[in-house]
Amino acid sequence: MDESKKSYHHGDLRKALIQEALKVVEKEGIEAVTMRALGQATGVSRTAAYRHFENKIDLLCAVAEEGFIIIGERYQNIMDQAADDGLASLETLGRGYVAFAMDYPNLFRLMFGSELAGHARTDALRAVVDKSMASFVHTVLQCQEQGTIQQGNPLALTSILWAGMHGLATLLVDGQLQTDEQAHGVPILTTDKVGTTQKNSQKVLDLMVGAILRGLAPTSA
Amino acid sequence: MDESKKSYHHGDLRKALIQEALKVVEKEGIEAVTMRALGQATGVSRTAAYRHFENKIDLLCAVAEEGFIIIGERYQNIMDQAADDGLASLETLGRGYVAFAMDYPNLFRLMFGSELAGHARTDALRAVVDKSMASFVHTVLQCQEQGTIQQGNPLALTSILWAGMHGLATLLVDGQLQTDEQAHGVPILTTDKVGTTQKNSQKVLDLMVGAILRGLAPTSA
DNA sequence: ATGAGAAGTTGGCTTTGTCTACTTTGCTTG
DNA sequence: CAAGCAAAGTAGACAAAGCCAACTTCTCAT
Repeated sequence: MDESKKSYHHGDLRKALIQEALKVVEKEGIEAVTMRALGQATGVSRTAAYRHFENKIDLLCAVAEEGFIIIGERYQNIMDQAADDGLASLETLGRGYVAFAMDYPNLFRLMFGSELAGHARTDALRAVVDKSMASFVHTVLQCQEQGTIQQGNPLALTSILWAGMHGLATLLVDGQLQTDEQAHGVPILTTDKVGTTQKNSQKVLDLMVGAILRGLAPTSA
Repeated sequence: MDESKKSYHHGDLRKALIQEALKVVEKEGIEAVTMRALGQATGVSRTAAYRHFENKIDLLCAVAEEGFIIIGERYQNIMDQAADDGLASLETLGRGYVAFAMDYPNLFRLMFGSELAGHARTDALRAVVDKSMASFVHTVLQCQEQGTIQQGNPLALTSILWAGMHGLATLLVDGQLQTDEQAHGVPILTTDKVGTTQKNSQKVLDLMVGAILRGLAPTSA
């Protein structure tokens, strides 16, 4: 089982292809992923990938899957700590969602963008998606028990929370939330650049988390 | 200026191409748009489009622009009515955003998806985006004056509102909010299919609008 | 009327996904 | 241990699609 065996058969081409694709997605964008280049980068021929994936979509599904696994691990870590305060966990989960998007913008795009939407997803992909969502649902339930979130269908409430975070993440990743200096003289939000920028997006994130959690709080009256 | 002049020169190819592309986007998806087919459908040759658009991205930008014009018109209609109650307007705007996404799912994807993200947007596109956003900002300001929304940077608050609606719209359009019968026995939300489905997504929309507006309400204490 | 430039055409190049038929290799089974 | 079979990999080819270049046809302003 030598690592450097350059024989006819690659050790684990499937995994190698996914890793390479993952790298390309983040560094050069989803569009830059080509079956041929993937083959070349992993030292095999252009069509070798077809022995492991039905087609390109199938391969991209596997890459997206990897993304959900990463998210899932992050969520697991969050759940492992501070298991007593549900609301705090929920806030951390929400922030973690946006943080993931900022850490892996292109991967995030792949996971939720229109490249895969419409196409039939792999069962494996569906599974990891459900698994990562489970943390949210579980924590919402916990909050309901602790009376920090209103009663009602926990899945619906989770959807609200998810949608809010997802919207913010999406707009941030796509650079659609920008400085509106030209419009009102008030810099508000921007993904690109640095410094104050970072602070601004952080501020909007704070606002968002606060608003959503306040919006889902028990109706006091 | 006869309509049926099949001469060498097309009347207004640029507009015809955009309209055709718009049709294809909605009926067959963004991927189905090809320069060649567009030419054929409008009765010109494969490369005629390049006399009016630098490249495919440029053309798609023009299509997206059309989408923002439609949204802008809808917003204008909303603003024209019920101009006195800011909060009601805001709610209607939010619902209108999601409604638009459901009415033109593929166009919505084009407008906000990753096809155009990253690529330089046309100035014209940027302009209509800003214009459509202005309705939101204006209404948020109105609400702040009427004391129905908390004080603070109106652009930031608008971002929150927008992000919430955008997240919901995105997830709905991509069919990512589904019945989770398998997970918890409680059907929650689904885009596909009919009937109860529609009701469910309506219910989540209600929840979302309520939660966001409550979350942005003035801090009573 | 005329010539410049806009609008449109054909041919061709390149990239990329993917099919088909072939080869190589490792593992299993008699 | 030989035989062979299936898995893994390869080369060739084809079609779709973006887009460049060189050419043609019109329209319109001077």
